[in-house]
Amino acid sequence: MPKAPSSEVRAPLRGENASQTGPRLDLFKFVPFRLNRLAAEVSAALSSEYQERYGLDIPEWRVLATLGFRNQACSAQYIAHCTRTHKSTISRAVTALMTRQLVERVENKDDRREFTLRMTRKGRALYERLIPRLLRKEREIMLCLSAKEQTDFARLLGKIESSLGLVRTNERADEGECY
Amino acid sequence: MPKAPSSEVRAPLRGENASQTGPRLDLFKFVPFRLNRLAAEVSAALSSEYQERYGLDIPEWRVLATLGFRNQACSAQYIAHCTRTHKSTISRAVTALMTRQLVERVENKDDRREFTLRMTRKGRALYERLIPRLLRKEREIMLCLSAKEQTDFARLLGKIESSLGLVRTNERADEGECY
DNA sequence: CTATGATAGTCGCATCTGCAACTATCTAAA
DNA sequence: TTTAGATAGTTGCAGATGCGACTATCATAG
Repeated sequence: MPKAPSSEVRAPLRGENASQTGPRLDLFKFVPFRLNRLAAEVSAALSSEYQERYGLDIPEWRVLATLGFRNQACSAQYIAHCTRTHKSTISRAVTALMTRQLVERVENKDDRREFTLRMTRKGRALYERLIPRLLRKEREIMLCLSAKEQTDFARLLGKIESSLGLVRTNERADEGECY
Repeated sequence: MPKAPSSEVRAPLRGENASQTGPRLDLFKFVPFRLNRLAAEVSAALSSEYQERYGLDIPEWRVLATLGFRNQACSAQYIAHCTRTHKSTISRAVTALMTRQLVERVENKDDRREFTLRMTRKGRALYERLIPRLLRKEREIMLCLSAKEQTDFARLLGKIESSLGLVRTNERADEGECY
């Protein structure tokens, strides 16, 4: 039976409030809290790149990242699914990106409900400049781990993601399915 | 469900878009994105406990968790520091908790700017009921990892937290410093 | 063909939360 | 003592975002 890495009892119990009987929860050892805090901190560290420098917020960056990596046009709905972002958030991000002429869209003749999104040349240029900076930032953050620890960490993250149903189930990443 | 791209409709990708030369960034392998997504998913999984069942939001839960674990009265500022939550957010959470009579505060005679916060008996009762549920949820989520993997994961998280300055630097947890 | 239901995308609304200004209070230095 | 600066906490405001309603379109069953 795997032991949960939490709720160690080492808190001060001095004072009059000794009525505590049940299990304790140390926020600093509670994985959900730690993940929230860490994600927020890492995002803040990256925002200097995509936000301050290029005026992108997180949803906008996710749209560009999806279009850029797949190197292929796709719909807003697809981006929403892949990035687990609400479709209204993606819709607003796309609107903003179109206003800045970083992304363009064309009607899909086969299904006139949806639009096919593509980066413009200008968007592609911004993307190409941004990516190295973000990858460098990520490397800097992960530098506190050894190479083996980094792969271990990625593997453990993957296992948790899988068990929560967060990842695509197959490896046909060049096809449409993302999960 | 993204459809197979109909190549006749939109511009060819390999031909024109082959201008891609720089490094690619796979969002699904990008740690900052993965942390964000995972944290959001884990929070959503827990919210059924503290939100739906007890009507607490995350900041309120953090206030209770801090008061409950330390089992000792402390100021709002202290909670804000410890949980890395903005003081205005904590202020509103405390107001809500006082309205529900889950928390009370008394003036600090030594420093009349700050208030000393304490859980009420009612707040303590809610806390004691909530904690086991949250710990169980955490265990469920981490159950996809073996015991060793769980401790490894916690250790790696800790290393990243340390390098980002997210953890308290000493172990005088019974004193005021939390990081 | 028509009707029913599903899906893509947009938008209004409500909520949340960070920022910054503000009050009150404490500290320290002139 | 007086004054300037720092700190605890509150609140107005604005930006971000999830939810749900809405339109338009597609798919399928009858």
